[in-house]
Amino acid sequence: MESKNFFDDVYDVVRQIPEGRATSYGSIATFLGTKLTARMVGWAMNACHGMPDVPAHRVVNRDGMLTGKHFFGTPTAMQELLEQEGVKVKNDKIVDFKKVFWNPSDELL
DNA sequence: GGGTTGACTGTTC
DNA sequence: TGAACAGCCAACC
Repeated sequence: MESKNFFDDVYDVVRQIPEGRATSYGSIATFLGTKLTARMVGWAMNACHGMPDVPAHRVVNRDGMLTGKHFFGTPTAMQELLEQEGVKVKNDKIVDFKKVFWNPSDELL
């Protein structure tokens, strides 16, 4: 892992998220070792624009709610992307988030 | 180098 | 049950 900084590390983890799956900021932060930096993960995602390899739409908050959908340019882009991958979204929230939840510590560990 | 911000999380009122 | 407050770390100005 050439994790130069936190951003690069976050991108690397998000990039490992399989299609049709989603994870939470806290999980990524915890995997990185600093579970208290969940907000930083969101910040990293804010800078992920221009990185097609970073599926930010697969990263949601602990409730599975698309908190960052507003940052996708269109408030429905995030939901559409998830639905295209087979993830059902209802009221800006991922349906059966527990099923589609992808734990980095469980796959990358 | 110091202060502010942030797509969060957990606890408390 | 629902909403509000505090905490933490790292990047940006």
